[in-house]
Amino acid sequence: MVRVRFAPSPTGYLHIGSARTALFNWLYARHTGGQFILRIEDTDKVRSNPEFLDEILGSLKWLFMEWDGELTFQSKRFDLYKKYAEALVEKKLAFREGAAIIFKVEKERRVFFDDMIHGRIDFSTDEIKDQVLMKSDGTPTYNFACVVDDAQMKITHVIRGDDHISNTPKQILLYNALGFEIPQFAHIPLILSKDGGRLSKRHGATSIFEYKNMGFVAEALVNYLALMGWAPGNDVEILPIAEMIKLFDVKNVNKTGATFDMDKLGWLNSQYIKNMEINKLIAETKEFLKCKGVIDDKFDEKKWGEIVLAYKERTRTLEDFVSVYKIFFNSELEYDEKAVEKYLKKPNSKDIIVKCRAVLEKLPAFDHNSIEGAYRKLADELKMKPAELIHPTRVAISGKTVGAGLFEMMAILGRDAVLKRMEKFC
RNA sequence: GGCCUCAUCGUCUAGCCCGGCCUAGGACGUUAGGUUCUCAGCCUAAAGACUGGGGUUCAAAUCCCCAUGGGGCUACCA
Repeated sequence: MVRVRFAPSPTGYLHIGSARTALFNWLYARHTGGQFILRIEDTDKVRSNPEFLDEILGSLKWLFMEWDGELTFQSKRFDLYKKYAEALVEKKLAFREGAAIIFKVEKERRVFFDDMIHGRIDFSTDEIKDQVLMKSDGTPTYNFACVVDDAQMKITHVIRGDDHISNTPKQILLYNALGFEIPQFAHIPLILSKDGGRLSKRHGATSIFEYKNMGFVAEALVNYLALMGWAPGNDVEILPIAEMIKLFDVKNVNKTGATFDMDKLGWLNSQYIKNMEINKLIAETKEFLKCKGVIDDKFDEKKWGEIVLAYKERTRTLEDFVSVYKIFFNSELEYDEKAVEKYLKKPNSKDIIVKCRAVLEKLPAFDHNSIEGAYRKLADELKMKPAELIHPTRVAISGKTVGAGLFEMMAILGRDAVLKRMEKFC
């Protein structure tokens, strides 16, 4: 059975690159019916922090990556590493230097492995220095702990970033010395920042939760991440997770590093928002508004549902719903000065608003069609284009020149609010 | 520097393994037009790439070599 692992260090939040590595592991496990194991590499006691661990686990869950079994903490396995290190000393394959245990690398030999993505890669041991196994402070080094754990945890496939390619021969030497079976390796390309380097804080958001905060939906982010270095073929780009699992195979992952493109993520996000089942979208936006402190428990969910429906096609992120919310629920509107200048400060502006308002006041039914009919009729009577009435009204009731269809907005807002807002310009 | 690795539109990629169907396809973004009450959306169109040089072959984006460029590693970090 396939057993893969994701091994984060709780020394920082889960960033885009690691999330993508986790995703490929997870997809491969689900695709093959195998297991996805989490190992926490917290050997660095100083830099490790439980808060980071919570954030990493929370990010994984948010992105649907449920793991199998219990978490393994390296910090709880120091005895194990020590035992194996001492066994190597015993076998004269390692030696002590002070309090540290160092692995002796035999020179003039070749080490190779068949990477699932890159094919055969080989190295000369002349390039590899003797490796510290146990540091003088009694903690194991990364390469050593990694080998012991992957072997002990019966990991069959090591899927990790290709920055680990050069670590692989060192690890293979250790697998051999320890008599462990060597797993399959798959080194996936790194995600690069716009200037070609490693993705880092400096290049904007890298933490998964930052994306959540910016209003991206989990489905879109997972979809986008999967597309970084992998393509299902047939020009398919938008694919639900079930489909991804079905089609994913590490063997089809690219060798080339991919640059993170916020524009495309944004577009994917808009697609997911547009096509999301309406009740789910309402729930997601509600959750988002709550997180942002825009709403509390008393909140007109029915009205919000209508608003979401009216705006979902023109929304790119959940964040866009914040300003939409304010238009409909804040008693004090924020006006775009330029818009007011353009549509409500003309010589005939007041006259237009007064006339429109009068019509609206007398309208028997205040719904989309009735309002539209009334506006078109009035425009006709005034020998004006409907647009000449529509634009000023939109600014008067929403403060902006952009937004959903005017009649939709008015119907949602309701007669009282519409009349009250228009009164300001009479 | 040494070692490893990668190389198709600005970006993500399809094609490459198993050469011909590639006058290189799709998507994002950009630009133009259409639709509408605005914006967005949607529809249509346009511009836009095989890093360079050598081979191999009747034929190369696809195979080989070299160069160039990018990235990674070169820690008692992970």
